[in-house]
Amino acid sequence: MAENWTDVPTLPAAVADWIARGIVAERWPDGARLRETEIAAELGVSRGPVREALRVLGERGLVRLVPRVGAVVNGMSRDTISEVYELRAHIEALICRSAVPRLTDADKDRLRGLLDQIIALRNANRVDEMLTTCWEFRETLYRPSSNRTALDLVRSLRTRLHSIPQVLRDDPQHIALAMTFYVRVTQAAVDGDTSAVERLVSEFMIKTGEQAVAAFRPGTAATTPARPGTPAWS
Amino acid sequence: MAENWTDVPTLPAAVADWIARGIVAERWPDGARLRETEIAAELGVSRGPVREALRVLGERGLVRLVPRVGAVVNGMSRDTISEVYELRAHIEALICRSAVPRLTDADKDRLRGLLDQIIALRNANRVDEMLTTCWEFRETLYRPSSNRTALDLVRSLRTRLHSIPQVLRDDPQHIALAMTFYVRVTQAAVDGDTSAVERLVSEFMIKTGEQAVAAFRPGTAATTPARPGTPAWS
DNA sequence: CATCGTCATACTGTTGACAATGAACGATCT
DNA sequence: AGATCGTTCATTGTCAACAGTATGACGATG
Repeated sequence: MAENWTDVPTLPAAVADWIARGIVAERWPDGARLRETEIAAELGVSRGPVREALRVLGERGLVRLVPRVGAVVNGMSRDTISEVYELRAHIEALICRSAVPRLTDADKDRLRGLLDQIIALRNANRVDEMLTTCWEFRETLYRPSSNRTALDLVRSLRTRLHSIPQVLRDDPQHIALAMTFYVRVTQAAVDGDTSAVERLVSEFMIKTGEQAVAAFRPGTAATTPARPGTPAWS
Repeated sequence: MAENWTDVPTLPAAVADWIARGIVAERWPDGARLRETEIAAELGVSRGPVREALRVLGERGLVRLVPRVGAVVNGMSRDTISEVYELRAHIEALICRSAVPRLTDADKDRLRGLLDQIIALRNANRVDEMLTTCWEFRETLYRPSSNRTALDLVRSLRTRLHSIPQVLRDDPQHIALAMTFYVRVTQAAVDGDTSAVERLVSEFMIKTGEQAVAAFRPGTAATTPARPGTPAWS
């Protein structure tokens, strides 16, 4: 090893993350072969961790593993983006169905606080911190759900396209949509209005998907290097 | 290598399959540690493929990967079963929404033919072949869907609990439910009644989940060795 | 008798090397 | 000239070995 991977929990996970970032940043074009040797050399690790990372990414759908050939990039397309957001609309609404009735008063206070933070950070134009807070909000809202399987699934789906959010990051139209969403969903959650939360979440996901598809250029995706700490939308 | 893994495409996939079967067959209890060395020795392979297999199973949710400790079995519980079926109810209904309108006349003929086969095999008490045909029916119904991501997801979820279907295999109550479902869904699909198909699929999944939960004994799951060719319900 | 520290052991994390297979290229034949 | 075949190289598949860490037992100590 020769880089700064010392503080990361496990090496294969770090490698998987690195490759995933590269894919969503369009470092490799769609259909490109990911050669284990190259990646291993570039990261200063051996091929073992790289292979394991590729298996994980294959299972997650970011690459396609062809026997005796290796991993080829499963590029993002408008269809894929649309599909993933459609899925998330349904699954996250499902999560809310069991989560909202279980929200404690403390949870609700926390949601209100996070909303205030989001608004403040938005007004201060501190986008990155706002994104982090948004995700925290979402996690807080979903956490009480009884369906842990669904929660894991959403997290997995989210990693699958956290480049798209980068595109949306500076889209004022999306920010407006998001702000409205967070305000309304907080109100609905605090009121314990489960079906309203479901509807809001679903609609937000659908519309976000549409915006993402519209903003997507199949070859001019994220020019941002996507630094390790940079959070993502949605 | 010393066994009969010569016919399988790739070694890690075969190992993953072997371990998955072991887990669903309760070869290892919930929370048990899967030692790479043991498995490697038992299968006559090295630790490399075993590690890769465990990463895949970790991503799929069958095991939990603890850094510096290894893989521990993520046992099936009533909650998990219920969760997975609830998810499938929603996702498979979503698939139908885009699949049914795209069914060609050839597809519909094929569905009718498969239904006839299912009924015939059921009357002949050839359960295993019937299960295969049922899954073929489902695949045919879903295939036209535009949402490939969702299709992959369902396949992944399905592998996650293909022990449970074994429990349902000889449950006359479930067979009755299934027969009714396949008859009705065929009719609805042929008629192009999308919402009816959605509703039927969703209900079938929910009820199947309930039956699976009821039939589940957390420690006396599948006594069947689950041979490679054996298909599964749902 | 319970609890804590120490040590041996077993297991995982990672690496480099070897074997086998697929892809690319050039030579040869029609 | 075009197509086919054989050769060479690159890349994946697999393995055995080494290094580092958690685990469990054993004994010392309060």
